[in-house]
Amino acid sequence: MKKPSIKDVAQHAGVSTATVSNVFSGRKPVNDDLKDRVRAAAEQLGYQANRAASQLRSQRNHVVAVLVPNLTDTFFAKIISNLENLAFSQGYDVIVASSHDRLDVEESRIKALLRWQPAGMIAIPCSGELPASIAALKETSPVVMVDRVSVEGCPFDTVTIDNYQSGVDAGQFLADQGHQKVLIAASNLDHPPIQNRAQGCFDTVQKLGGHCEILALGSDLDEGAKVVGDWLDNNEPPTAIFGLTNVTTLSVLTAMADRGIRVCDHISVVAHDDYAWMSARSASLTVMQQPVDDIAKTAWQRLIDRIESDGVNHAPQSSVLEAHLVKRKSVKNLKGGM
Amino acid sequence: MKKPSIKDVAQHAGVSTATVSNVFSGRKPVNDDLKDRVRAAAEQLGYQANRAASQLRSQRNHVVAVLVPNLTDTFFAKIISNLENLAFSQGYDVIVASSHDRLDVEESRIKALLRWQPAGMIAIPCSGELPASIAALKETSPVVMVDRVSVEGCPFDTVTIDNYQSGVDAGQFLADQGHQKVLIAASNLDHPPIQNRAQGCFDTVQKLGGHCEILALGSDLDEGAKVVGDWLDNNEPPTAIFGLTNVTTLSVLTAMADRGIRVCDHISVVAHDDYAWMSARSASLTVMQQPVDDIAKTAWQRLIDRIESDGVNHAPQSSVLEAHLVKRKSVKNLKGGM
DNA sequence: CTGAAAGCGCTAACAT
DNA sequence: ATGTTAGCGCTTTCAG
Repeated sequence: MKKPSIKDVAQHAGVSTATVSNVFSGRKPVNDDLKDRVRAAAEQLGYQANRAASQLRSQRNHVVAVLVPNLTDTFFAKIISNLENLAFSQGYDVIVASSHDRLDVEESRIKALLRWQPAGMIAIPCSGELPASIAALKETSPVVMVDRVSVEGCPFDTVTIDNYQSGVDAGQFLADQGHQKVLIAASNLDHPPIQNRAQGCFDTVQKLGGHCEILALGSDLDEGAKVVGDWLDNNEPPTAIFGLTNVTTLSVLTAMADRGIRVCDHISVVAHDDYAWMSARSASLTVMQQPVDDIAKTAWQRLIDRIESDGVNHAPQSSVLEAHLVKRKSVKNLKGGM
Repeated sequence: MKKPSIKDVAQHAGVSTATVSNVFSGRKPVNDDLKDRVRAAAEQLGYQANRAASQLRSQRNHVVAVLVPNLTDTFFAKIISNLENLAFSQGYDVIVASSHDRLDVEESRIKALLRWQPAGMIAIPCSGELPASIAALKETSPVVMVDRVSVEGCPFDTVTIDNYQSGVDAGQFLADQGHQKVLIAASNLDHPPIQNRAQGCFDTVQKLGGHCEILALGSDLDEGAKVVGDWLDNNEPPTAIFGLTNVTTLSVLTAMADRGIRVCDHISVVAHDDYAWMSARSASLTVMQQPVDDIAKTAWQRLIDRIESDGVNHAPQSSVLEAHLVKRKSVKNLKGGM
């Protein structure tokens, strides 16, 4: 059974196709009785407007492409989830692709996204480098780059958090609690946010007279756990560990659990980003919490502004939001009390 | 700057548009020299075929719609991630929508998905009920229903796990370890998988002479934690708790942590579904692990079979996969040894 | 193997 | 306010 077209609906309702179109698009006024007839006919036939045809004709496409490194990381999932809501409430559709953290996949996913002729794109690249297919959009199509971006020199709008400051805050807090030996568990120092978080914490702890070491764990949980574990087996234990991502934190906790090292009691832990599981522990984790909802909202707003200001092409803006410290129970106070 | 069309490429290469089309679609052979000319022209102009136009004309759409209750639940995210890979490797695109676990949103998201004229749909509904807009697809479009489905009477292919059996296995294991008083932390008993898991465990524990109680926590983590907490405050503690979902397990662990109740030591815990965080604890969680990759693979295969066997409409098939027990360290052996 | 021309379902411009 | 008609960019006949 073929799908009903606008013609079928028009015929059924005894009106022209243009009228049907106007009823659904709302671009021109239609009398109420006709509207009702059209709606009834559409309902009865199970009519769904064909996007392809409407897009082709109108040269407008209320679709925004979203690229993320990974769907299974709740941080990105939350951003997408927010974007989806925002988009939907404003009559846009969102199409999503994930690069699975691989540069080659990234390129091909971007190309696939672009074939939909989206009105714009929100991209979290998998490395700090601007993917070539996105760079090519400069004069063509609005783009907002989010999270894993080097803000300086990016030809597009950017939305990031102040990752250096976030590292500073974590380092400051640890130092305040008397921690002088801090291990930073980084994933991949090629990612600008990671690099900056690490640097911020490192600089701060050093400046305050402590000692800081940065360990790169990669992006695999088990391998990361092994790296941390080996390090722990071969070094003086730190008093605190700063986990820079969800996965690195999991690696750290795994390595600690394997060795019977207790969080807070033996080694304090600060995590970056706040996941539900971090609170559901006897020593709930102190974290640097990113304003996920704001990141999504800001990115969306930037993009929509560009799309709707159609043509007027002012200089790229960078929005920098702040992470903030949420104190829980995974950091021991080494000074005086406790 | 307008995007180049197939005409521009044709002109540039000195061939007809049909030839350009054939070069890219590969549906008809083209001489090598022409092919090269066309490719070069396309490259130079930055030509990207317009899907809308091609879909409209060919009436073929290599797009599959995917509906999930929630993007931020890693279980669903993993399924999507798998589907995306499978789709991509077979020349399909996937478009995703989330119902945010709300029936009204679900309906409107389904309608939005259908406007893409997808070749088929994979849906995880938010309740056990078949959404009306999906039911209407019966004669029109292939559909595979996954996870939260009552298999009996579903007019479409289904892919589920044997949730009752999963409950039985968990109950059996707990009973084997000497647990006679088990609390089942369910989310929402309207979801068929939850109902079945709970029932399987309940029946088994009872049959083996133990006592079992089912507590519905809803889908909110904090509210769930409150419900469990209240229950714990007002009842004889169970020897074990079976958490039926990621969120219920988090609620349980939160309530326990708040009360200084230690996993395994004081109360044993079995979780359903396996998330990375479940292992990164001093008492890593024993879980009923779902074969996520297989679920996705099976659903995809069913759908593609339907899409490509175009028309031949055999009876709905239901694929039932098995969850399996992964023993870790959250269950205490109450019998003899330990 | 290649080109010319028709037409997919819709909307924009124009006519009524 | 509604109808008529052309054409968006592509693929598909159908000729050559």
